[in-house]
Amino acid sequence: MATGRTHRPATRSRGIPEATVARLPLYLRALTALSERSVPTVSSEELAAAAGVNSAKLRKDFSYLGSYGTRGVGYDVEYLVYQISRELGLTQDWPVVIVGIGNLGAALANYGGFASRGFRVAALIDADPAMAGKPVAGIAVQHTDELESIISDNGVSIGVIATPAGAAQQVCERLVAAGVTSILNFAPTVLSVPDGVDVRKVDLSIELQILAFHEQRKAGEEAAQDAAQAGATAPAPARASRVLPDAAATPATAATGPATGAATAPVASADARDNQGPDGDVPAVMPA
Amino acid sequence: MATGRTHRPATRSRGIPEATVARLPLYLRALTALSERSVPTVSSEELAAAAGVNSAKLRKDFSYLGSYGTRGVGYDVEYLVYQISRELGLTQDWPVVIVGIGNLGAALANYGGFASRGFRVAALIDADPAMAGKPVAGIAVQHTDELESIISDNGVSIGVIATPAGAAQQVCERLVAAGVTSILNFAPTVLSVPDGVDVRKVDLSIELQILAFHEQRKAGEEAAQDAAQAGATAPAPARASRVLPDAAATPATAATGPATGAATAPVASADARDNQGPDGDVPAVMPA
DNA sequence: ATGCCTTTGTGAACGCGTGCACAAAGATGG
DNA sequence: CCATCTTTGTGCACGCGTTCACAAAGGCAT
Repeated sequence: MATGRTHRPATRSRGIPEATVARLPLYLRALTALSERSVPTVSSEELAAAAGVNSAKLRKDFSYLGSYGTRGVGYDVEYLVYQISRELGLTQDWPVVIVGIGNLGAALANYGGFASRGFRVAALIDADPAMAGKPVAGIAVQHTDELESIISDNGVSIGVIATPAGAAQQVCERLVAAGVTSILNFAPTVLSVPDGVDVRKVDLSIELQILAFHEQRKAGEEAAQDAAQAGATAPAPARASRVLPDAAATPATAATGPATGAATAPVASADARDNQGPDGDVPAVMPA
Repeated sequence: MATGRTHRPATRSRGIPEATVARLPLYLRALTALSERSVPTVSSEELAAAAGVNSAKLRKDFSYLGSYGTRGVGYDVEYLVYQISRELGLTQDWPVVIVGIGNLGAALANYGGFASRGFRVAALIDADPAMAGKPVAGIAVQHTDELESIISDNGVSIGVIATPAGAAQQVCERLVAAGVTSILNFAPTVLSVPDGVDVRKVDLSIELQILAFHEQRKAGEEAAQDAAQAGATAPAPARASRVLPDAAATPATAATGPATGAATAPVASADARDNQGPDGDVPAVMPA
């Protein structure tokens, strides 16, 4: 899952809880698959299994939309597909611009999921003049200078930012000023936007770090368990390879006085991070 | 944000709430930026602003890690960077494999954020024999046949799935069988995994659909407001361009009897979706 | 040394989301 | 037409996460 949720915190939009909204696309996907297999009806139990959620939760979610089921039978697949699509606004055609056509931007432009559900890539925009005119995914890349006119000419309200972190906030401001009110941000930065603008964030690095946390915890428990069992089975070495020297769990220098700022921190690969702008930028060059 | 959270629901891992864990990478990024600017200390207020969260929340988050602040002063940047890194398991080196080297997989392989924080791309794996040996991001792509040996030889515990939806579950099972216990899934499918395996999902399509929902709601409110103001200002046409005929809000055919399965559903671009497997698959070809 | 001022750490209240469990509703078979 | 069986829709309780508000803690100036 992406890490989004830079949302209006409380405001329950039109009575439908945010958590439910986030699951509707999941249901829609499962329903679409059923529809393609010409399945006429589906029970909450079956659909919940397909979507990977609890059936009670699914029924409650649907109850926010209305009473669309038939007791003793289940839900009509086609009808539900329509209702959810309408609720999500997918019966409209949403023009989308992608800003930053590096590796990721190009991949997004080619992503089938965009076009498949009412989303249409209206334009690809990049700051590099050398990119201008180049076709990516069948669409000619346009220069950032034309951003404002592209937005207003096409009535774009959804923008995707796939630029390096450093450029994201500026691009964001231009998008918002031009009329964009929803932004999907792939750059590893916190965007600040005025009220009324929705931002969702997808951050690969954060997802990996969360996984690493759980992985470490699992390794720790495993080790504790192994220790408790006094090596009945093979020692099962912790899976992570290079473990740091674990220099004094508490760097005394930094603990008390404000560190002079130099690299006293024993963080892994702190050096490798330095020569690349703040954090993991999206490289702008395509691979071989 | 990605849509993940296919997690152990309750189990508060080592006392640290899941929500807090998800924010730690955010704090870490902000702290790293401060560290590079040689800022010695930072208050919860400042850091919270940089991370885009409430300062009380930040303090409570940190309180789960321990008492690392100094009252009246704030937090020592270097020290906190180290503590969070350690808590997240980033003082270790995590070898990662990426399966599915299409557009997205290649973009991920080139993604700077991977290497920057203890994550090392150990191998790129693709099912297409024609890809085998080709260098992507400086690493030669290997064939799926070698998946198991790659995992065990490198002690890989984290896998990234960037395959088309159809192949994802199978790849997932092979990864898990080979010893992977954490998976970052970019394929638009619900993966089923045994207990003890963590899955996080990143789904671009879902993020867009959530944005579309809010966008539609905003447009609706705006329209209602305009109607209330009786067109004092310019009519401000709803931003979405092509609006469907809105055929009878209730497709009567499907409402009562189980539809015959054929396309009665007035869903936008239902046709465009058909010739591409269930939902938005990740195209396997690179762009021009 | 003493008092003031800043900032942390946390107790407590609140609200949202989840899951249980069951009554109501409707289909289905006799 | 009635009985039975399936499945929905939801009232209720519980737990997690968020936020407020404040007391304790420490630096700093005098």
